[in-house]
Amino acid sequence: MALHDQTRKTASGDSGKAASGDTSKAASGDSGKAASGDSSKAASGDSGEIASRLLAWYDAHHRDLPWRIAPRELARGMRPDPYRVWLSEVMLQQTTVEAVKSYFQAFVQKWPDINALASAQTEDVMKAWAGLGYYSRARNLKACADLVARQGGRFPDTQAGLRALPGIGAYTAAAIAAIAFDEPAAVVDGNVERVVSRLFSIATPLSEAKGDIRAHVERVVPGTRPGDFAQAMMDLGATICTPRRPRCMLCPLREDCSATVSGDPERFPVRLPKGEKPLRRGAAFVALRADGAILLRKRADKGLLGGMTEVPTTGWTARIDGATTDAAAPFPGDWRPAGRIGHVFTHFALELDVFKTMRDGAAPQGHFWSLAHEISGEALPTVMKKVIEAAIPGATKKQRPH
DNA sequence: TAAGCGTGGTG
DNA sequence: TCACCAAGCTT
Repeated sequence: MALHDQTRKTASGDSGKAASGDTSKAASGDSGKAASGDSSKAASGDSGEIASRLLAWYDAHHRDLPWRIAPRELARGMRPDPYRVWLSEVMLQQTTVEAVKSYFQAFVQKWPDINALASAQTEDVMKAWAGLGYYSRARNLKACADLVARQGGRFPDTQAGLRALPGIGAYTAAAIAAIAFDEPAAVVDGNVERVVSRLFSIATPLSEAKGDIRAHVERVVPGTRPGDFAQAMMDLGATICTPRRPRCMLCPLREDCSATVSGDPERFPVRLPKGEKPLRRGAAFVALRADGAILLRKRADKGLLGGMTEVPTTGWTARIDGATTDAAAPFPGDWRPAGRIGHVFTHFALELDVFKTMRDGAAPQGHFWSLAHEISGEALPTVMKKVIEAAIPGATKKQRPH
């Protein structure tokens, strides 16, 4: 029953005929009351006008994305597949569209629907997620799939129902409800926060302004095409109302925008300065077997890089000295320096001195040998690929099995 | 409430 | 180069 976009139509040539009809209807219908009630001095037009202008712009300029149904397909009655909407939204949390595309394609090819994903091994999901970051998302994704599949294989079709699922917060619940189920939900992500804070020149720091921003969005969201409206806001934020150097001349809302009139839209949103990022240090140990296998182990399920695979390392606050290094090595041996790698996480920077040695025989307790042709498929986070590459260049690229 | 949680692109 | 920050969630 759930259809999805297999046609990949481009935006060019999209007349937007059916869509523009919906647009005007939405403008006059849904938000008339709020708009006439309090006329914000910042907005020149009423809230219906904002939705109308934005949807018309979206009809002409929307991005064509693998998980998206184009406006003209929606007008023909095609509906998004909630599974694909959910999967894409979780992947897109704090993650760029470009980074998500290939992962999304790989996931839907491996696991085309919720039941397929529920039947998968968590370990395989972690492997497929490796490199995308924020790995608790992958764990929650699998937990969510299990739950939904157990409850009949259909996602809840309301914001409240969706919000109760693991890995689905306020934003994602609203986005799925609007896009997949046509609920006029207020979808507020980083793009929307930026667009709205500029529209109304909100000068309070973003952390305090979130309620205000949400209220503005609730006033503007149209009763029809709420999914397109949400995606239009995000497309506008991603392509026009960008964090730096916004393209205000191309913006369909420039006449509504207080920050544009003031001449310095980049001033918004106002963010509090961030604290310093501490530097942590440690050592990592790459044990190489004669046949090219590498010694690995699995990290704890929770916390940093939870559930992912790593090479043995010291703790990441340890001083680099002989004692701590030797004590943390997976076995005593002739560990030779093999370079140093740097990596920046969200809240600290890391420098790891890499050591390397040759080793044969059984893997120590809690460790395992990964064959040369299997390494690229392991659930290795990027920082660990850097470590292995430093010791054995090319080892994490696809190796020919022989 | 604020901190913890990845990675890659960008100006 | 490097600081900023992206379709946030959890605890």
